Amino acid sequence: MKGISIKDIAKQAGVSPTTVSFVLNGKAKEKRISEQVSKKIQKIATRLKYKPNQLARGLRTGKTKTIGLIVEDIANNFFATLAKVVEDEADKHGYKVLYGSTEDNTEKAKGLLEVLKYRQVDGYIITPTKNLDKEIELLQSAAKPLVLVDRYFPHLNSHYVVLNNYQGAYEATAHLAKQGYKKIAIVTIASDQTQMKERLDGFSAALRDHKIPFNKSLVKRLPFDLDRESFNNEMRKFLTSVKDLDAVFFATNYLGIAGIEAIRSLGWEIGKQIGLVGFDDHDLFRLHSPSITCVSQPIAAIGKSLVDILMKELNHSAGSPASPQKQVVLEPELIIRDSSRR
Amino acid sequence: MKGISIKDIAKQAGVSPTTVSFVLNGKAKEKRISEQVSKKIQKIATRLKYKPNQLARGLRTGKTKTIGLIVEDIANNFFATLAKVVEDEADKHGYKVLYGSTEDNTEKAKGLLEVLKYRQVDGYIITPTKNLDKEIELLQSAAKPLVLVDRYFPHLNSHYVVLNNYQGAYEATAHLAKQGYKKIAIVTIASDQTQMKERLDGFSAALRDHKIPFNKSLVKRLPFDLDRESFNNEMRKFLTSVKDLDAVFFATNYLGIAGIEAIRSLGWEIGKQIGLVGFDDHDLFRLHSPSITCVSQPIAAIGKSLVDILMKELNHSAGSPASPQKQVVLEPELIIRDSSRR
DNA sequence: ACGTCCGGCTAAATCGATGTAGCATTATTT
DNA sequence: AAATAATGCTACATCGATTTAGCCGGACGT
Repeated sequence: MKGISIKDIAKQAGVSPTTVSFVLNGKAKEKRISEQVSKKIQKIATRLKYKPNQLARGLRTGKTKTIGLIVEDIANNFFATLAKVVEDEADKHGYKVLYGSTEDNTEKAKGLLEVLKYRQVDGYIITPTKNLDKEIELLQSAAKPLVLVDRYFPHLNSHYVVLNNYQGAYEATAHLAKQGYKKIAIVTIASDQTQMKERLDGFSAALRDHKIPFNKSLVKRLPFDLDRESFNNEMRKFLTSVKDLDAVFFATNYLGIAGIEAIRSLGWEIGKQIGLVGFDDHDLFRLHSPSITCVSQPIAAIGKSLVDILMKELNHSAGSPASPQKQVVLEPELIIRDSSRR
Repeated sequence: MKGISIKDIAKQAGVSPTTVSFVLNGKAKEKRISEQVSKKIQKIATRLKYKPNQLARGLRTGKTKTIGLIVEDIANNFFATLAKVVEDEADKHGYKVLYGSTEDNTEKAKGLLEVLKYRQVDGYIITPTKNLDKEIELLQSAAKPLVLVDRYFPHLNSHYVVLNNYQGAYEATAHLAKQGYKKIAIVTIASDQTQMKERLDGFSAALRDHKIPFNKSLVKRLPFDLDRESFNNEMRKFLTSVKDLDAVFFATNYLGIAGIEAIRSLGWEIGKQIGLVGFDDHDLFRLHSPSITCVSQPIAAIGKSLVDILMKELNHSAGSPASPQKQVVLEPELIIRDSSRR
């Protein structure tokens, strides 16, 4: 059960391991190996179903054909779907994926990077947490291919693929305004990261453009790591504290879900007493009664773009003149449903 | 940026790499390395933040500290949540996880096993597809630690962790019967695998025990790989074809979701005109109006059990006398909600 | 006829960690 | 005092693939 090695092939073909290596790596021409020998080796390799030992190869070349995928929470629908796309796309290029969830916790994220580093992944797709910029820079200066996703660091010149969060939040809020809602709140995560900042900015810009007064009491920021119960309590406390509140924009999918729960436990009728828009599409939003309007992300496009960029980086990071960092911003789609229609 | 190697430590400590290796692997005593030297090496290792190169170690020892996780679909809530648990548990033992989705396609599964094999994962957690038994046996005879999950092969003596699917389906169906539903159908996946068979068996046993006639027209089996549209169409066709149908049991979470959609598109009132029970819990089931009764799986327990078994296997598969295969069957919980209450 | 070139291939070093076999040196036995 | 044992450490081969440097024999040039 030891697996076929290059030596076995060499022995059978009556040549040296070197020759076999050259042939199997497509360097036959370059290394002037005769057609005869070349074909013979190919044939034997296929017959024995030779698969190079990735560890040995990795040890020698420093390449493991593995990418590290760091998400916020693999159990979250958005990231799980993204992981699927990344898996599929990476597979097309012969790469496998090691994943890890940060729980939006910087220490956990650092730990993951540490582990992925000494596991020698070739490249990274990272959903960064707060203060992870130092580590990102370290990776960059070590010339490790890397793409950020979902959020980025404005002061850092890196590849990233994100949603136009500003636009998404703007459209969501503008839509609520156009529907005649007057007092619109936002529930978001207590985070200064770009995705949340932009969603907040989009929100307040839309209010401004629709001549709706904005003030801090309309903004609720909740910590990421609450359990369901606490989310529920906090939401209820907030929702009941805003006078004449008639609509809410939830800035992430899990906030939306918790929000729906909270609102219903208050006995408020969604879509009538209170308008509602969520973030990311979800079976629940589609099938809830009433159905929930949401800002939907093009997950497939995000995943493809991520892997594309990473592969390009991987395929010529060979001391080339630092290709320009790609900053991809994809457009959201506002899916209008009943929770926000008057 | 090359990373600290054992040689660097050796040089600094003025000893040989061998000694360093002994010390860092806790074999100082056994190999009679003096306290002095031992401590010195430890100190230097910590100072330099030495992390062993897993590739080199793996090449030498054959162990990669990586496990392969093969699921049906990482984007599915059940498997994504499972993946999270597995990630966390594996991490506690210093293992990382490589994942892959089969899409319930045997060829894809074989491909994944192939890749994981030559990536030399130390052990496998596998959601098997139809006809994957040959490959599983091959792995077993190669003494690769492996645990099946969600389903198993009855004729194969292997570790597995599954739900008591029979019980789950039985309780679900019995519950519907006790609520007074008379004509209960099941929608399941066209698969002969254990999980589906047992769900079907539990279903028909419950009907029998409640003196409800059972016949094939009450069973709809759909192929796994339909898209949403087709699921919807097929469901509608089926639901309208059964005369006097008053309740349906959906045997997987995605069937339940598609089923809810189909039923609503028919304009039927869930819980009134038609009773409904789903499989696996889901935000949608909890928050749907009416809320959806379901058979819930103890995902955390499943994941823990999987990793536990695998770790035990990994930690003394050293030529020991083939420990008995563990067959863990966990109990489901029927969460009764409004979709099935009369 | 002798040097040069080139086609065709291989020896050996290398990546980093492990582990067997064994070498000095000191301590103990008889 | 010679033989044996214990102590403390190291040389070297190994895992499998890659890659540099270079060997050997024949063709070619002058």
